[in-house]
This record gives sequence, C-alpha cells and structure tokens, in this order.
Amino acid sequence: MDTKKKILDVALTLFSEKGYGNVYVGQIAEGVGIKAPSLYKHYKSKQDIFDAILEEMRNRYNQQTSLLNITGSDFQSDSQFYNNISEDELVKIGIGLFSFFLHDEYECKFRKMLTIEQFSNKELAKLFSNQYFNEPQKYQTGLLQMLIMQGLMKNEDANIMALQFFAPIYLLMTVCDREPQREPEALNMLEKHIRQFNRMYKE
Amino acid sequence: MDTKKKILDVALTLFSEKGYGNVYVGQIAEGVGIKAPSLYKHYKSKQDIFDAILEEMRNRYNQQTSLLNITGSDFQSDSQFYNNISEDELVKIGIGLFSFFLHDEYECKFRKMLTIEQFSNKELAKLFSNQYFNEPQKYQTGLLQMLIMQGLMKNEDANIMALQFFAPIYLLMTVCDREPQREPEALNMLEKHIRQFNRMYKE
DNA sequence: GTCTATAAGAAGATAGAC
DNA sequence: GTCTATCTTCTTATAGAC
Repeated sequence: MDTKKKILDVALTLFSEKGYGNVYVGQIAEGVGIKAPSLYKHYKSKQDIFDAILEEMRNRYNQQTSLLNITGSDFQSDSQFYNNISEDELVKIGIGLFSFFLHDEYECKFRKMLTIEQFSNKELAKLFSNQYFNEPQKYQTGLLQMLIMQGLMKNEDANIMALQFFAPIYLLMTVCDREPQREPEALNMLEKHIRQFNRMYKE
Repeated sequence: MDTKKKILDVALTLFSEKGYGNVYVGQIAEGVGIKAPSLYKHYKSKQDIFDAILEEMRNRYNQQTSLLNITGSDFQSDSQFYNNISEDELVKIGIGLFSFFLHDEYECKFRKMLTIEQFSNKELAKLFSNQYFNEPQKYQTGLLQMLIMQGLMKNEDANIMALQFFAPIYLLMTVCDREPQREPEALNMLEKHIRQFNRMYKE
C-alpha cells in the first residue's frame, strides 16, 4: 500500500481512538512501520496529516451527497420501491443500513473522530451535523412525504416523522460506538422500533 | 471561591472544550488566576485533576439516581400527574427539561467532556450510556407503562415508545451542543415532536 | 524515501524563597 | 499557598548520510 495513503489511514485510526492531542507522530510512524522523521517526507507537519484527513472526508462527503442527488434523492422511485416491500423487508433494510454505518471501517473511524473533535473545530461540527442530522433528515422527509402523498402513510408532519424514525437509529448507533458488546440489544430494539413506527404511521 | 474547587471548575471547562490531551496545566492555572506550579499544591498531577473531576461526576450521578429512586421513579404518582395535564403543559415540561440539560453549566460541560473522552476511557463510556440512554430509557419506559395500564396510551411496547420519545430529544440536544445557533430550530422541532408523539400514541 | 542523530521547544513537575 | 527558577522528559521537526 502507498505509504502516503497508509499514513492517513493509521493517523485516522489513532485520532479516532484518542483524539488529535493524545496521538504522537511517533505512534503514527510506528503504525505505518517507519520512523517518525520519515513521515516528514510525506507531510510537512502533524497538522498537515490532520488536514489531509479532513480533505479526504470532504471529498467522500461530496461524492456521497452528489451520488444521493442522482439516485437516492429520487424519492418517487424510492417510495415506489417501499410501496412494494413488506414490513419484514423494511426491517432488513434498516438493519443492513445500521450495520453498515456501525461496521464500515472508514465510516466508523470518521464518525468517532468527528465526535471527539467536534467542539474544537467548527468545520468538523458542520460536517458532523450534515452527515448525521441534516442529510438523513432531508432524505427521509422527502421519502415520507411521497409515501404520505401516495396514501400509504398517515398525513402527519413528514419532517417530524423523519426525526422520529432516524433519531432512535442514531441513538442506538452511538451506544454501540461506545459499548460494542451491546449490539445485539441494539439490533433487537432497532427491529422493534421499525415495526412499531410502521404500525403507528401506516395508513 | 475555594481554589481547589475552582481548579476543577476551570479544568472541566477546558477539558470539555478541547479534551484532556489538548489542555495544558498552564492554561488551567491561567484560568484560575495562579501560576502552573501552584496547582501542584492542590493536586499532585494533571491526571489527578482529571480523576478528581471524575470523582465529582460519579458523586453527582449517584446523588441524582438515588434521588430519582425516591421521587422520580415513583411512576404511579408521576403518571397520575401526567394524567391531569394538557398537551400544552406536556410540551412545556419537555422544553423545560431540554433547556435545562442544554444550558445547565455543569450538565453541559459534563456531557461534552464525556463525549470527547468516551472512546479512551471505559468508565466514562459507561457513565455516558447510563446518563443518556439507560436511565432515561428506564424511567420513561416505566412511566409509559403506567399510562398504558391506565388506558391513556395505546398498548404498544413501552420500551420502544420510550426510545421513540427520548431519541429525538437527545439528537436535537447533540445538534445544539455542536451548533448552539440552531437552538430555535431545535425547540421548534421538539415541540412538534412531543405533540405528534402524543397524538399518535394517546388512546 | 528511510534511517540516525539531534536540535528546538513545549509541557509536566519539583525546589525552595517568601 | 503562591511565586520564580529550573529540571526532566517528551514531542515535533530538521539535517544529512545512505
């Protein structure tokens, strides 16, 4: 693997576990398998490594949202899709999504680092809010609006429905980030949540 | 104010903003209004200051939960109370609680520090989960169970109802912790959430 | 591009006067 | 209990050989 890339990888791992201030360049170097001074052939400072990680995050985020704007935010076809699936399949999708966010290596480290650094970096705070509040909220609101218009769901405030659907998923995810051994418990609650949400709001 | 106490106060403020590793003893001393070496007459190390904060957190937490076991967890009288209040009053209570958690100085710093340090300290992880998941979940589940038994709410899984009630409040709180300027927006959603929850689940 | 050696400075902590 | 002076160690970063 490309050393320059591997440095970012190791650094993100360490930053996501301890936070920027508790990680020393020597530790990053050790993880990469080189000595600390060699890092400086690739990046001009520790801060530079952090900034490169940020840049990568920005790129992934933009890629992801522009992709969403092509396919995901096509609520009409998405809601058409939901129309034809059973509650069981809805649960399967919810759990799949939850598991991806929880286990995808990059997603997980990215989220933990944002969590740790959110109060000392305004840009990270915004990135966090976008990824874990604004975007899910926007997408699911649109989707639910379609389902309501099609008469499949009760005519309630779609924005609040989205909040009530997504917030429990998010909360359970934060619990698992902290205490991974609670994942079975979380999955159990997640499934019940989706079924109950569906039962309460379906027309 | 007692210097020994003030050190903890300043340290907690700084730790909650930057995290342990990004705070230097000189900064703590400066905040207190003394020089760094004077700190060591009160605490034997930086870690010792951190541990003292932890100890204080533990005490407050125990105090709080034992208090809850006397009054708050008395679901019967609490649900009797909810029985007699209007939706408007419910909203007022919800917003009051939200505002307290968001603005109470200690509560706020406490939560931010836990947020930052949760992945490097298992005890903090547990404390966090207890305070912001287990305890609210337990209390509200009990309360909702009473309301269901009294025929005031639909006979759904109280545990999941509690999750669906509390998670949005928690999510909105995290948004405001990151971006305080979004509080009006959050309060607006919070009110709608409570009204909608009430409308959907009331019998 | 990686290494060893080392500079430069920061940060935690101590000594001892007041 | 607070200060100045100082020590020690750690950490970032550079120099220069290979």
